[in-house]
Amino acid sequence: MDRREAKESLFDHFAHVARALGNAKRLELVDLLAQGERSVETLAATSGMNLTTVSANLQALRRANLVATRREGTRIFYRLAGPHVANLYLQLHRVAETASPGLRSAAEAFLGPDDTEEIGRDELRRRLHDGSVTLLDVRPAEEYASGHLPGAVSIPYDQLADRLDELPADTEVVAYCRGPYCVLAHDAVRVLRDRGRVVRRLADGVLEWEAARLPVVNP
Amino acid sequence: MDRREAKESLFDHFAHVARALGNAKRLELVDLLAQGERSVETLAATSGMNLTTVSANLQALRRANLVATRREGTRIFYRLAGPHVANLYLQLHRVAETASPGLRSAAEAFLGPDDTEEIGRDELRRRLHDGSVTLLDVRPAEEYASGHLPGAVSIPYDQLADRLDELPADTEVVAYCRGPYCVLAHDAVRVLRDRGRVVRRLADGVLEWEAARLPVVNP
DNA sequence: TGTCTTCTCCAAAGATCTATGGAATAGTGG
DNA sequence: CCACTATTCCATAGATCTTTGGAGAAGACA
Repeated sequence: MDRREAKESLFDHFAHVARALGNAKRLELVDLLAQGERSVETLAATSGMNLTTVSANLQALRRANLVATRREGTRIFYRLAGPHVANLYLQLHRVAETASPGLRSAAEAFLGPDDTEEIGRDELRRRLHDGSVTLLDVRPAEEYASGHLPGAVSIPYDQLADRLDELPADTEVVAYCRGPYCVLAHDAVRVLRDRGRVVRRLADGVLEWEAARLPVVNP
Repeated sequence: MDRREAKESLFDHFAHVARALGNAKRLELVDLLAQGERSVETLAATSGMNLTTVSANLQALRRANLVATRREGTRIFYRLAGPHVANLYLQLHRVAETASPGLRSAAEAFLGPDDTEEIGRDELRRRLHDGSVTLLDVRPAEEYASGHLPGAVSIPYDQLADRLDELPADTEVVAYCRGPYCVLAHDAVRVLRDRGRVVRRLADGVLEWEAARLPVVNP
């Protein structure tokens, strides 16, 4: 093997990793798995994809060693292979944010109008510290269980309307979910605002919070 | 457009960026561009690819906004669109290093036997500080010019054998090049060692050094 | 304007990827 | 061992990507 071929083969290893992330459905799976391990069926249900398609794409991720599996009886749980994979995924977001002009409008089409006020990490931490804010995690309960921000209470989005009374009426609420491209917090803010609450949306999800080296409960 | 479609279209934006990096030849181009801007012809010459192939792949990178161009007369210079692209590339390396079992052997096939002793950032900085080491940049002169480590002298690899006398014979030499997957420093260490010099190879290239927030000259 | 240089566009053949229905497999519990 | 569940494997048609030769375009310069 000459050097030219050897170089190509070396770069091919890097390319394979990138290519494994070069597909919208697989990225959607990575996005979900970044919140904790999931079975194939659960992934199909939450993502809305065909089961066989989910399985095929998980195989592709596994061939690239980006996910690992654990068997429990007849069910197989997938998870990200490590924190570096989540970091790569976040860095991909950052690049796309500056490189992809249509991203903003695609995000708006998915998340709804950009009418929910954001709050940043630092302000949130100050406000949490002096107790003037209630932090609300609107992801499904399992995701909360597998890691959440310190001080957050869990009310999954689909129960939010029924459990409003668990949120103190006189303090501001800050909602968060999987990250800046997750609908849940956007929707939650709209629901709460319509009920007259003072509410903002945290710009981060757990992943971004962790990447900023801030503490996470039960990771 | 329903939410499912909107979500797919959102994730497609991320996927397009990943896909642009999902090809060995394009990664090779990114690798070169990470060292400074280059014309299409130069890229073809240094990478050994067909000119048309280089152009086509540069177009692909440009469609994804990962590179930017500048025209100078009849020549067009390409460069990375920003530091976040280099960071993504580095993070891709990190993931591949743990996810790709064959990477190590592919690297060895390209770089030669793993017989050159490495030195880390921290030790190098100490040794530079007390002046007990000569730092040698063996990349082409233009790359040195567009950014190099503080205190480094430039002797491009292809001139090394003829310019040995520029290196003090009695101090240890530390050679570096584009990064851990670049041949130049590996080859340079072998050349110098064969001439009886005490020489090690810096594990980093300029990119990694910069990513660690260490100062770079003329960036 | 004509010619030279440098690069991009076009076309096409070959390779690879993608989604999905249906069959096969592995574990579980009667 | 049989039925059942969760997942993977297989086959395939359609889509997308890749490389490269040859033609075209844009600037430089006489």
